[in-house]
Amino acid sequence: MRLQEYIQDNKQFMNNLSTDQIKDIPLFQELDTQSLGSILEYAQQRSVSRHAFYFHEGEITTSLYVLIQGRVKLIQTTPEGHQVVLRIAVPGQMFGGAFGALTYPISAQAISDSISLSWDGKTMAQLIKRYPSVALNALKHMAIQVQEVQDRYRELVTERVEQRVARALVRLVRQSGRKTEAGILIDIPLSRQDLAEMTGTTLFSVSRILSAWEQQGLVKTGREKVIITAPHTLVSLAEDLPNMPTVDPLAKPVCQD
Amino acid sequence: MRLQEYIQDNKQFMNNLSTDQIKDIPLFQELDTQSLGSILEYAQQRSVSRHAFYFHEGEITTSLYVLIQGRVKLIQTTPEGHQVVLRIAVPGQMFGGAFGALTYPISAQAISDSISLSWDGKTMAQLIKRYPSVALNALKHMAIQVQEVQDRYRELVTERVEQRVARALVRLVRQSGRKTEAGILIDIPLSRQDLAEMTGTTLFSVSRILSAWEQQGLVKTGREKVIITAPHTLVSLAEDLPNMPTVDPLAKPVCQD
DNA sequence: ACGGTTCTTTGCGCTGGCGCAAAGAACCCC
DNA sequence: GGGGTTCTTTGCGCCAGCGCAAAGAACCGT
Repeated sequence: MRLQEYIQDNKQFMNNLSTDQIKDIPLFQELDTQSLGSILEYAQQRSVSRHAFYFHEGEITTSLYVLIQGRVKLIQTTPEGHQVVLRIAVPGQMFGGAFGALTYPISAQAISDSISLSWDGKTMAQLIKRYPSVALNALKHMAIQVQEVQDRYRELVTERVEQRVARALVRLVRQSGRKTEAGILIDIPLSRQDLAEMTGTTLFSVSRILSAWEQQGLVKTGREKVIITAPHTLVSLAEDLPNMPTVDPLAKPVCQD
Repeated sequence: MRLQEYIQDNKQFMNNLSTDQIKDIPLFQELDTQSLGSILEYAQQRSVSRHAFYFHEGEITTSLYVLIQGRVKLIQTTPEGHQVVLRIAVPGQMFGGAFGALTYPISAQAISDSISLSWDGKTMAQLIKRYPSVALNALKHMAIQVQEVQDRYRELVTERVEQRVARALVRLVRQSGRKTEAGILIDIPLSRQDLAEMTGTTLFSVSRILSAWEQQGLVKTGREKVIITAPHTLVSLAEDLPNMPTVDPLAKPVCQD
């Protein structure tokens, strides 16, 4: 199979990449193996280790990245130093080079040691012209991005802090959850501060909420670690469902906590 | 000129459209007149009058729209009925048919009588394949969308209500401001409720803030009407500058259409 | 083991802005 | 012009969540 050959032929370059990792990238769906191989020839590989940055907000845009391994935190920082986490990219997702933007509107920081492929803007524009599927895939990705940010915007306006933290945890479980005997572990280093920046609140509020949940037996927490022991209940907190599904749903006052 | 001919030939169909309106649409930049004409042949025209909807959140996605005339409010509604305004589209912008999404993630309501062109998803996908410039333009547009909603997300987290209202007004001035002798009028019907939904607060808070500003002589307000009399000061409120600078660095384009 | 660093918890005080109610003002349509 | 509707203002009470401080806990390098 040609793709595999390509990757093997470029071992010194694509050393950590597997065929499957490449083939499953959403941006490259609907492409035949040959086209994919051709696109990969233009790719640069870049490894960024934990805490280091791919780029900073305001720097001149150079590249579009596709994350292959690890986790990358996409953040904005206010002049006063307040940080806001916009999303956490997982393997397969693209980030960076917002098409046409002169400077990066956000910063990208590796949460864990990471590997990405990248293409500079000009190259990517040509690839898009040559392979229209790439354009459609990119558009689909962007549409999902817009929708997700919009959803989080709405949550910020309409939901309480506790609910937003629950939602953030549920998302993280879906993205980076790993089953352990103690419960579902969120498999990235995750401080209270991080959770606060993801939910638009403060470290203190998150700490209080997690403490309360721990007392209720919903989670087990540690330093930069969260294990969800009652995912079901957490989801109903996130969705603001009537708390206990065991009792009769009759005459249940909605807003009470 | 061919485009003009086309529009004239299709008068019954493109009755309200001028050549310039079409040529300036960002989605169709970099296209030669012939291609543009060809794309327009596939377009449907749709008029939606004030308060009516193009589509509702959750409906099956059918079309991608490009607004030609009027203003369209893009909103989300929570199960409890709380509304959130995500953005207000102005002529030239696209909305709707998020590429690949099965259902509309938002609702689109005309603020004033409006006209749009539309293409169904399949047609648009084909056009994108045939005219790669369209893909790049669409990507650029989506990138801007992501960035703008991210910015507003950050504002929501880091800024006070007053500052956010100031920002919203500044944006509206840029988008829909019209010079009058009383000051810069925001040329769309704009209730306190609308402003609240645009800034993630309540009608009451907006009312109080506008009242205070009116006393300070920054604005003049009326029923669903805001006139900015001291744009300079409003900008410094929006940017949270210590005090109003003495120079006039604004010089922002006040568009009228 | 030790000292320093980073992360977390918890108590306490406080306030920005929400929620509601009720009245007032502008508008619309018979 | 009158009656209804919609939009706006304003007073008052109140509390979710912030801010800070200070102490505790986990981790790290040497």
